[in-house]
Amino acid sequence: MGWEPVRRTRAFEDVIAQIERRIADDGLTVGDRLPGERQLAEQLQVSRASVREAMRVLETLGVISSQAGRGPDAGAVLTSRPAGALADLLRLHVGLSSLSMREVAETRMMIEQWAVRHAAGRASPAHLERLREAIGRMERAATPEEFVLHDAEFHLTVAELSGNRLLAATMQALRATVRTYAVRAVRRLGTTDLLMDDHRKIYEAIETGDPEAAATAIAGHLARAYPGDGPS
Amino acid sequence: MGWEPVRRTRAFEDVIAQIERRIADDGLTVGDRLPGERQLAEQLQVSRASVREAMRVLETLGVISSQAGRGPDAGAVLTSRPAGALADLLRLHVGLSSLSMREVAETRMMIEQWAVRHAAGRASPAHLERLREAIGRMERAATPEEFVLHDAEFHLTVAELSGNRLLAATMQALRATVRTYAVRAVRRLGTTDLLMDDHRKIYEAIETGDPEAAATAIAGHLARAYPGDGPS
DNA sequence: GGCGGCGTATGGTCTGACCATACTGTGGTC
DNA sequence: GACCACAGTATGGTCAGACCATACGCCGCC
Repeated sequence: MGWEPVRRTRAFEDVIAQIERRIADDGLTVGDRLPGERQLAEQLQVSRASVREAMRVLETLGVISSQAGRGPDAGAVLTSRPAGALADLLRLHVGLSSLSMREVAETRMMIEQWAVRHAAGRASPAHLERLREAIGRMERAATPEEFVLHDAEFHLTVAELSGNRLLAATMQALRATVRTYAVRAVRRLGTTDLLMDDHRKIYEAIETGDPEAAATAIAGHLARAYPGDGPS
Repeated sequence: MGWEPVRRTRAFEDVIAQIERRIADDGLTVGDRLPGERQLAEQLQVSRASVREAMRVLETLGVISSQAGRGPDAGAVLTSRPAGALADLLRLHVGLSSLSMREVAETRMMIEQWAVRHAAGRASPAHLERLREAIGRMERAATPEEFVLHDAEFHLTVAELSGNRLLAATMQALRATVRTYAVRAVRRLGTTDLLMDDHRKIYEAIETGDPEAAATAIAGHLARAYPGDGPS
């Protein structure tokens, strides 16, 4: 018979489903605690090992964070860290060559352009201040590593400014993935003067609220920082 | 002292790191098998439980796929299923309200526009055939569920056509996340005539290689299918 | 009132066992 | 010789129970 062999649901999958159901039904949100592993195991009639495997999955996906010991912060607490999960995913798939740096860089270009367009004219004084600080730190950076760190801070602030957390998290993960390439690129350039000019242009376009100028500036910036498409 | 408490590396994290190292050093790629859980446990001097937790993480990230039994396909095999991982991530974070449907829909709009621009003029005859088939199936669909299924097939083909696997996988995950909303939207519309007109316009723009017409058509299409930004 | 130490709840790890699954090789049968 | 049934076995899936490490809460002493 041509049936797809229906894989029986594994115990830990059931645990995940039950926890998901509780989140929906009981209206649990970020900051709330889940029952302890032993208690969950008893409630769901599975072994603690299965509960732990489910916890690993949820932790990997960035929705819980575990802490040993006692007190309000101990145990499994619901969190929201999608960026870490995305970064792990990208790193592993790039390592496996099932994603190329070209695709990662391309995606980054797309998101950065979109984000800067939506950030233009929307920045609060506090956000503008953060952008200026990042620029200042870049100017004072002594090493390529340091420069790239603050460069990432600048671009991440722009992404947050766009008002889309999914894109901001994705940006963060993409940045982390290309980090070593970025350091190498900066080192190859020798000077960061041109990059700093780009940043100032981007900042001005955001402050004055000119989406197209911002998009053009960031496109030039990324092309300058990553000429060609990079290796792999 | 203001030290960050350095959390000691957990055993399963070490296992993941070692497996990652093997992938890099030994040049393992999709399709290759990993040693069995018992063997890995002995090699890395950890318990099988820790190895299994690492396996769960890798499976969650879409990098391995486990199968019991014997033979070439048994055991943990390296795979590449980023879409499933992304879909799980989105579903959980939306459930936790740490991501909103607005952000998901917005991201989808961005990717679809980018993809259709890059797909225009690049489609092989086989791809065009797939698009036509999807359109045909949509026309013959008897229920909203069926329509949405083939609609997703159409849009996913466009995403694959763009030549960026990361974006294609993300699209697939985004589609899966909004699926129930899509079904509801189609049901509310009553007729799918307007949506089908959109699809034909998009197809033509891709075939004739007109990126801007394609982008405009898809923007209108998504706005029509998801008026407003949807709930939540 | 402050402070030190013990109790304890929590995650982290290990061991060893057993079950379910699916191939592999063996031996018998026609 | 070809085919087929069945035992063997390697693999993941699950369980039970133990012990360790950590960090807070509580209690009693000073």
